[in-house]
Amino acid sequence: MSTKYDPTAVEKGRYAWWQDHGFFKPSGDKKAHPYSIVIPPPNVTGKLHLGHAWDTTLQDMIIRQKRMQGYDVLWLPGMDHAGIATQAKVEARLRKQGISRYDLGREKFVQQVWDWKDEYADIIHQQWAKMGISVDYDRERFTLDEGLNKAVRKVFVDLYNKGLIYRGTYIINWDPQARTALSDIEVIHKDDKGAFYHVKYPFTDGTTFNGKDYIEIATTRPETMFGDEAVAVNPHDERYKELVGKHVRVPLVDREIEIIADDYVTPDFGTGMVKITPAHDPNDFKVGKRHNLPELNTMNEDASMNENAGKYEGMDRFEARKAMVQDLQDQGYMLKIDPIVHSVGHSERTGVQVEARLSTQWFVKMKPLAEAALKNQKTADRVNFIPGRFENTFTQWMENIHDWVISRQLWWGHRIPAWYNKQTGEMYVGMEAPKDAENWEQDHDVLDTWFSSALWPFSTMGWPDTDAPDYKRYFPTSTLVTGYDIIFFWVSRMIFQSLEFTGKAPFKNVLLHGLIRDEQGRKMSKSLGNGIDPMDVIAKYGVDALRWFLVTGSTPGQDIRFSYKKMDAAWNFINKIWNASRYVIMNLDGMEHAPQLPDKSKWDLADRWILAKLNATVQQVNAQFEKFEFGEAGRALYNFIWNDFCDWYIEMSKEKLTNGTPTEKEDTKNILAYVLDQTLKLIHPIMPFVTEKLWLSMPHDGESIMVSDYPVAHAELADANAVEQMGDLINLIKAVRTIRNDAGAPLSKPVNMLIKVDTEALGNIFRDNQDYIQRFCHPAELTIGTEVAVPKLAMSGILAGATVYIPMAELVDLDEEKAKVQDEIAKLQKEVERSAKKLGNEKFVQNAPEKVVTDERKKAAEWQQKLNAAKERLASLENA
RNA sequence: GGAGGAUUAGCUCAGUUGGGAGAGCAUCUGCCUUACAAGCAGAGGGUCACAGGUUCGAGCCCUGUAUCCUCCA
Repeated sequence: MSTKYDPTAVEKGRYAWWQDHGFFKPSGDKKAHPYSIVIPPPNVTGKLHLGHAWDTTLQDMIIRQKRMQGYDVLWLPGMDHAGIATQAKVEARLRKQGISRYDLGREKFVQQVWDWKDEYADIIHQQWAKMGISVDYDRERFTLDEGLNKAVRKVFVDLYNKGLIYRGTYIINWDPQARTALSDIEVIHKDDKGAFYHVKYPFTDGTTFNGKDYIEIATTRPETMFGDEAVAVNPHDERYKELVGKHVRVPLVDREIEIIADDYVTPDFGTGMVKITPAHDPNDFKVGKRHNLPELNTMNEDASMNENAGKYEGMDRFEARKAMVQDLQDQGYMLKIDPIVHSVGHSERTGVQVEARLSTQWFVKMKPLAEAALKNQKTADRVNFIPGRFENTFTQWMENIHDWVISRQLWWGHRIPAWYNKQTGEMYVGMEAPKDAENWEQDHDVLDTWFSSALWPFSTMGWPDTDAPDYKRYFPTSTLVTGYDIIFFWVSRMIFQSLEFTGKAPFKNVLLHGLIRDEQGRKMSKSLGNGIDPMDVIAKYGVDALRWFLVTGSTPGQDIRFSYKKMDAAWNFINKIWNASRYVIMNLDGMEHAPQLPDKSKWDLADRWILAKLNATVQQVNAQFEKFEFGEAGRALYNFIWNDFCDWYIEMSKEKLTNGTPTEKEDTKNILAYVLDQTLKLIHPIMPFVTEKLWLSMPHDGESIMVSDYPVAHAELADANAVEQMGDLINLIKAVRTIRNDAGAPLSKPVNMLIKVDTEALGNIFRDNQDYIQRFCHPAELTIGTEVAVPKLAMSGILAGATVYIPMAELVDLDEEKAKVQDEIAKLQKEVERSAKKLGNEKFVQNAPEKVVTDERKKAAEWQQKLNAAKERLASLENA
């Protein structure tokens, strides 16, 4: 074995080996409980990033542990066609060649997208393999699969028939680059610099107001003036009451419009008068409906001005704004321009400014579905959000839900199952085209990607065939793991669709994690160029180190900062495990079978202690995994492996392996191997590769650690006495080390050691463990007793129930030693007082739990005893 | 405007039913001790953002304030 952990060598070939052995497949054991997870399908738009690595690592950990615990585990992989995102990528690639999708036509373009999908699915598969995720590839799904398409059509048709899907003409968010509708949550609001343009709208009937023959309208979007159909004021606004019903002329447009009264207007915002442009603003649209205003669209699909915009026709919206502002100024209509910063919607995908556009689209009527989802949270079938606070996010969104625009004017996606009669225009919605297909034309639009993703937990299991074996066995799924950023997009929608169509919540738990940020805490993004490719990290540190970092780097729901320093620390830990294992394995010559614990009667203090510590760790790790507190589980493992096993037990084992009897040697080897075996199994879900390699390198039963039994706690291993006594021994050794360090006396320098104990019981513990004291402290002479002749010139360490002296006449600076003891007395004095005060408080003794009080009494006694010893020590120094 | 998160050692972060403040990295000192020098041993370092409150007892619970971040409108 190499002296350093080499991830490349460790990982080589292992994934394929696991796969070939079929370990990723469900056991199918009917006696076992099923445990299932569906992967959040990554988009086929590109490679996986660190966020995916995090997401899949969490799932893999859960899955690997459950598999080892004997559950019949299914982890179902798959990918998402990601309609608008993938189409945008392919269009961008074509654009470089000077080709537009319209040049190719729908069929050829879609073929290009499929090619793209194949290319990136390959890359994603390779990345999954690198990450070591134990998914069942035989069940892999794609959101555009035939089976999933059937589910999509079924859901669409059923919702339509129930009146929960409708088609209508409304204002929607429009992406003028992708030329498609967007749902509300696909619009990102960002603060942008803009301006309030104050424009004169002259009266046409000779009215004057405040001595002026015009009113002042402030707008941020002068280019929409061609669609102005009214000016509105608040009906309760006393200032403008007399103006209602008057007419003004829209400058540059020469259309006469009426001043109307509507509650929508906020009197104290701006001038308290707003222009109403029903076809270009959602609020204005509603006002327009109330007042029967025309809806005049003045833009094309690409946000250039259309034929209703007069001489500005053909100009881009922003060009038109510029030109119109200039003309308004030239013609004296512009009163002033106030620069402002305001919130402007941008397309989540293309980044361009979104237009409010009047168009005919398909919608899901959300209210009833949302209500059912909210209601379900009050039943036993509720979804358990982890951390719980995210349920509020879900609830609030569901309570304020708007109807969901599901049609997209794209070519890549599930085509809407609606047909229009070429002659009559009649509409038909159904699973299949009408029989006389030649007379019908299918809707050109496709569905929002999330419409199909929302069905993922059951559509992948064979639904709508409710007799499908996987659906019956593994649905509802156990846990969903995803980022908190897609609670709206995905989690919520899965919940309401699943409730509507299967009658059950799609998963019992949803574990939400945060985002990965860079070292400075910034989001990783292409534009900043601060993204980190997980494959680079894996190449350098190994995937186990990356997984360790991801697991222990943050708490549930919190973001995490990536840094190479943290990766160094992760690597170091694995290197520690590697070397500890190397030590154990090197000493196991001749051992052929999986380690067996020797008879309890043969355990010495160190053995009892390490087994008790191991047992506590097993208990802790199991409990924390159950609560999805993987960071805490990791810390428990880290402390046990490094601070207990490596720092103490391995070092102590050297004593018996060199100086012990043959039986002692054999027993020690078995305990070392047992502890290592259990530890590797415990940590396997987090670091699958290195644990597999090490486990196979030691005596073992079974083919692979990943299908071995996960450790369970054994009550008979707990041993409070051993923990306490070993604590005494450790404190003694540490005190001596401190003295030796302070005195500049390395282990190679022989010194005498005297231990004055308060009780013979403690003295016997030290006597029983003299070999260890010898090994760790190297005393030339060791004296232990309740009465020891305290040397005059010595350094001392005060322990609970004992004081250790090291006589070093030539090294002791009497004044320094006195000062040290005085410091200690001061410290102890404070503790004694604190404790006494607490115990002197009747209310504390009455109200605090009994254990807290007895513990405090114990501590008080210990502090007092230490204080006495320190005072005694000082007195003897004064007399020296 | 509404909701949520963060604020703990120089830095990055833990701290799970309230019961004497922790880790990693960094710093200082000493060690190549035969698993590991990317290691070992030892040490220093914090008014737990601030102000109130509840409690015998608050990093933790309640109220308010400040700063930063995210989401929604």
